[in-house]
Amino acid sequence: MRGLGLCRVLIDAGLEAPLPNRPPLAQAEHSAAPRRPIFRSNERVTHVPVICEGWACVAEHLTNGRRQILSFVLPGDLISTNLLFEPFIRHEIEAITAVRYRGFDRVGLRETMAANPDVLDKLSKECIEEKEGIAELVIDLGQRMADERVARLILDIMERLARRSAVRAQTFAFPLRQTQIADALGLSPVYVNRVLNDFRQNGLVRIENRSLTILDPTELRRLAGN
Amino acid sequence: MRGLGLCRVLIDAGLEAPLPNRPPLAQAEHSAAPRRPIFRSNERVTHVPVICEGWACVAEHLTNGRRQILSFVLPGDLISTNLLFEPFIRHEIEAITAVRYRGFDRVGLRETMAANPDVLDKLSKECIEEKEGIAELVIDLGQRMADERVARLILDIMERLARRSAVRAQTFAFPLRQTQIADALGLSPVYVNRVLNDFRQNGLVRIENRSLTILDPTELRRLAGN
DNA sequence: CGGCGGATTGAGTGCTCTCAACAGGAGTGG
DNA sequence: CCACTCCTGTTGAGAGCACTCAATCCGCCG
Repeated sequence: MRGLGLCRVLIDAGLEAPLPNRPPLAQAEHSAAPRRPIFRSNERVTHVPVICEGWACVAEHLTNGRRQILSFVLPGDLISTNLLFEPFIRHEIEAITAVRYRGFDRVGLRETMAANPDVLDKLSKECIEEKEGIAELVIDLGQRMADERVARLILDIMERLARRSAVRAQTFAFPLRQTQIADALGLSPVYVNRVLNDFRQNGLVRIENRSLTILDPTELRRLAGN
Repeated sequence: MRGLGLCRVLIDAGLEAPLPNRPPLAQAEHSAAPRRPIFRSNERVTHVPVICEGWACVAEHLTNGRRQILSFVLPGDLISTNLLFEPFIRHEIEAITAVRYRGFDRVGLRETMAANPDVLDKLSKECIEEKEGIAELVIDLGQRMADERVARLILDIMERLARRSAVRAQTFAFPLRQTQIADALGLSPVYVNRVLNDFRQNGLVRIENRSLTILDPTELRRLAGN
């Protein structure tokens, strides 16, 4: 996952290898079990975690027992770009699959950003992209039907995985539970099931063994509104 | 509006007055008529606009004719903190009331940020708060009923205006059309009307003459889930 | 006075929800 | 190796929140 995101930025800046005069930027690798929280709301952290392997999500739990998943975090992603600029986690981070991650020292990163406008630029861009992702979700939840939301989620995941060269023959890893899809899209698990069922019966996708194949990309994209 | 947001940051940094060796940071004042777009999607801008007076909103128009309002911009707010880091507008900016605004030179701001870590800090925090606002909206749209959403919008606006000392005796300016509330909350205008009607009949709020009075803050906050 | 944007109200519909029951697979302990 | 549990997915039935369509009303403005 070194070709993506933070790692790529640091490599480009020639700052990845620890220099003699500074502590190493990257922490040792940590890991978390599936379905377990990695960080809790309001937890303080000194390092900026980057996913090496596995999927996670950012989620908020409400007092009424409901929860909203704000985003899915894929290998190579910063867990939250906020952490580049502030030392605490706003929303709970939860592992979806088994996750391996590595923390980068925030103070070191800040110095790097200050000394290297290019790095600041790329990282603030990353932060903005994260914001755009959430804004897209607002549009989905506010203005689109259930089947459109599901189609868009599938295509979004595919595109992100494709950038990682993790899509082959329209097939890619898809470890999400229907409940997680529901919590991300503001739907009930039961209805997500029905939508996916329709997709399968109409030959749009095949889901097997935690991986998803897109059988009819044209129709799926049409549903998603391009 | 100088006590808030970008202006406050610049004043604190002692950078507000134009220095002899640099062009003035702030542009002359511009204005826009109510209901008119101020900036269009993808428009390039060299300056970072800040609202001096009036309300605006950030909105996205869909191909199916629907639209989603992503946030309301109040006096003293940056129109979009993205513009501190990139030179184009992602979503349409639309005036709600008559708006006066002023642009700050982005290049100058960037130099200020580079030279002054404090300023970078405050502005990136502003960017994060904007992101959090959108995330809150995701939670509203994904997990809350119509009446809760409306209650939360009202309280959110009140709180933001209170920070500007623009609330007196639980009363504040409220120029939003019901259609705009609907587009912000993912509801239909008709249903927003019904919710507001319930609020009025239950003695929660009074709306008159483009201003809103909260009559029963306790109940409204209970509805909003604190 | 006519026109327009916005608010209001009624009627009927439907997308999505909740409740509930059941099936299958994976892991666990006896 | 089996019984048990837990989690997830599946399916049916019924209910309800919010929508669309439509008509009317009101204030404002040219």
